[in-house]
Amino acid sequence: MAPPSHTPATDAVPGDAGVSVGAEGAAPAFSPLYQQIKNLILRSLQAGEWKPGDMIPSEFDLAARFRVSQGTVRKAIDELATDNLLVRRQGKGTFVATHAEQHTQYRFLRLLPDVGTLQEQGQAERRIIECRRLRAPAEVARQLALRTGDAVLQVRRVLAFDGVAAILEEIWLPGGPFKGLTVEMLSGDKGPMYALFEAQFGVRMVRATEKIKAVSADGDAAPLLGVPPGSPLLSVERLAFTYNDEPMELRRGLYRTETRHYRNELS
Amino acid sequence: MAPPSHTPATDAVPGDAGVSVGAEGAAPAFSPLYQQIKNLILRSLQAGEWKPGDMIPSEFDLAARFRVSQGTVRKAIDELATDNLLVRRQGKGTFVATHAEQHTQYRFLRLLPDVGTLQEQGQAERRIIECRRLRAPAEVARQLALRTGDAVLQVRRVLAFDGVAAILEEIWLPGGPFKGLTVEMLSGDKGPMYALFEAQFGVRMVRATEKIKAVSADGDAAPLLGVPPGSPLLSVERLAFTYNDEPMELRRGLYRTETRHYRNELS
DNA sequence: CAGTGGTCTAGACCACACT
DNA sequence: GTGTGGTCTAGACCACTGC
Repeated sequence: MAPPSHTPATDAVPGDAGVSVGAEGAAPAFSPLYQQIKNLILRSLQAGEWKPGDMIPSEFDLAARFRVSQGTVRKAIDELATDNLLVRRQGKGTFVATHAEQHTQYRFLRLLPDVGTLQEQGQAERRIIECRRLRAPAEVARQLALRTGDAVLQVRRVLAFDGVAAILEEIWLPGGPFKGLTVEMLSGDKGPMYALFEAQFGVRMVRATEKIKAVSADGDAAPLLGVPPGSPLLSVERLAFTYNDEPMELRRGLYRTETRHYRNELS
Repeated sequence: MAPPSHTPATDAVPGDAGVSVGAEGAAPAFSPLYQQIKNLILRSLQAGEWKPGDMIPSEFDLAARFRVSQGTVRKAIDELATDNLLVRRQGKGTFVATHAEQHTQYRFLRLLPDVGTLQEQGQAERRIIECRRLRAPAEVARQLALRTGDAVLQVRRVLAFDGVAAILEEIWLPGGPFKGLTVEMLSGDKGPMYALFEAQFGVRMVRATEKIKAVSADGDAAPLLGVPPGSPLLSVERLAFTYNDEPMELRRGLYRTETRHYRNELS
């Protein structure tokens, strides 16, 4: 077959138009073929060629389309699967990951009960406290890669388990991608918030970073969480990203941890 | 070459003695060849055939030894490398991971300064408060998979950055594997504690789980950390495991988070 | 049965490090 | 140059799913 110094064919241009292997003058910028394929697939995902839940073409089809071997496509898909962007199902196909059927109810929530086997402590009850459109404060704008004063949405809500408030959250979303989000959509919805984002706004959260601190409940939070002012709370500031590391959500949570804990796996 | 329904040769027995593919009567228990190879390599690591920092045999050598193809060995090593048990270095070889040269000073510590680029806030100063041998309390025994009353070591210490106390830790170690650990070894040592464990006791920590809560500083912790009683602190309970998911260390830490935060990456 | 992902092989060549 | 890991290929066969 073709020698390794090779250019994957894009769909439109079967000849050779894609990124090349070690071509540019200055930087050698060698990038393995499977990486280039991974990027091509990623671009199709971003462009919406395959929507969440869809089956993507088989490895052989993609190999033919990109004019590489099946093994190379396989390695590209392998990485996308470990990044949780694709899901392989033996005998069926490879699918675009989705929050909808991904019944790990809360994608990024790491709060678990100290005792009791499952998160099956009943569904969390959600109470929206506030949902408004405003201009981004400087710090929020910085983290969401906006300019200070750009339109943002702010949602505040309380999550309760078994009738006991456990989490107070303040969520900031960029106004552009989430134009049209209303309090009705949030309160009427029964699934995870990220499933709503995906279905209604085409925004899929891919990864997130969190900064965790211990703080004291202030006069605002204490009554909402039903704890005395000064009680220790876990402050969790989460920045969630969509494809291409674009920040898309800033979430500031206060967690009660008397009977729950934040679980983390290190390796 | 040989057909896929195949048995990897162990070193000692070139014929066929290892785990077989789908042999046992009841459970089909199909396990891919590369998984079996992975387990064989893992066994060699546990047995100490290759010590931390050593180079292991080349992929071709291992392929010959196990009578499989180089690609199969490669896939086994790939997984061990992503588990941080092995480290590949192109052009040089594959090495057993070690804490010694692994200059990420603190293997599992996720506490970072809020401002300031690096963890280069100067070396942490360590002050041992206590180091004693005692009988395991029930809860400690349970987590370390010992029996209540078994011998354990308890170490309490304070970590300070730039002269300011930041972390109060209580460390529990099983008495057996850590027989001979003295306060002199801990205080005289300048490297990470896990490097000491590895060098002196042959105990390598492979992964860990953490349970995080927000708590109030009590009368014991407050003066040691230099904060008023009742101040919010991050409580981090870490259980660290060696090969084979054997628990080997229980660490209960209290972190000050006024100017630092616990960082986590979610995906 | 056909179609999909999953495993395994054998051999080629590239990139990197040491000597 | 030699030896190592890294990439890529082509083809075989296995395991699972659903028609």
